[in-house]
Amino acid sequence: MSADNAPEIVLSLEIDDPALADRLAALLGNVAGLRLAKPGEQAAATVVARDPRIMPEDIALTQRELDVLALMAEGASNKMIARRLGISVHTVKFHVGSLLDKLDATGRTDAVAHAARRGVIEL
Amino acid sequence: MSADNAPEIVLSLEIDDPALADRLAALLGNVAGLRLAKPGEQAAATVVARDPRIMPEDIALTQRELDVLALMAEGASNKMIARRLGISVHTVKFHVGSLLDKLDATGRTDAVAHAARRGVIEL
DNA sequence: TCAGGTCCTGGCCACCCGGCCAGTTTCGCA
DNA sequence: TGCGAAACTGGCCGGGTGGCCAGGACCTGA
Repeated sequence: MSADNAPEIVLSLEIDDPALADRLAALLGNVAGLRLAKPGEQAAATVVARDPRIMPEDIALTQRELDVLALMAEGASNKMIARRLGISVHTVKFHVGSLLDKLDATGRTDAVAHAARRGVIEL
Repeated sequence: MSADNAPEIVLSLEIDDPALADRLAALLGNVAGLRLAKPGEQAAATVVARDPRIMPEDIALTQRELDVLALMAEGASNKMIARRLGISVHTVKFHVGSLLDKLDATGRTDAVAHAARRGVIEL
């Protein structure tokens, strides 16, 4: 432990782009109070690449579709979603259908995976 | 843009812990060649918290279960999984059942979400 | 040798899912 | 004053899903 009350923050890097990784490592390596993690070491935080191509533009989902999507991601069935949102199963299926369409998915599992991939929802 | 040939790297922070976020922001804000993203701004990389509680110990999944899980995450139906793995639909359902059990999930969508959450699979 | 785990397969069945058709209301925008 | 988008509801139906039963083959370690 260091003498002062602020211990080092350990940062790990997860950057695919070698050039960016090098520059970040060089910059961050010289910051006092901050240290880059050794391989395998547990880090307090991680720097990950923000890949711009993931979100060309966010998919236009309505509020209701987002509600349904969130519950789908929790494994809720159409019936459970209907109960929670206070709407009929038919309406849920309507929204699910729109989601499958907009997310280009073949089923609800695929829809949740796609949405998570492009950051529409957080797992 | 700056005079030299190395443009600033824009970093965004996604840290729940306010103390850690503050310290990181203070440290990173003073690094030459690096800048923190303004709200809504597109960043080249993101600093995220490394949450240790995510993997207490990995769930013991057999190789076959991992095969099935990976295909499930792609939205494949039992029939498609069966064709791809060269086994019967019954066997797929058997493995899916084991996965639901081990992952404590109520359905295949929930199973994929759980698996992704604890890092068993990558979306 | 024998128990236990993994992997595989089959049948049966209630239920769920997704796609199709149809319709209504409400709201904001042109 | 339309007109479209969003939200909501209904019926119908083929196919998918998950839970239950049963069995056999293979390998490993006790």
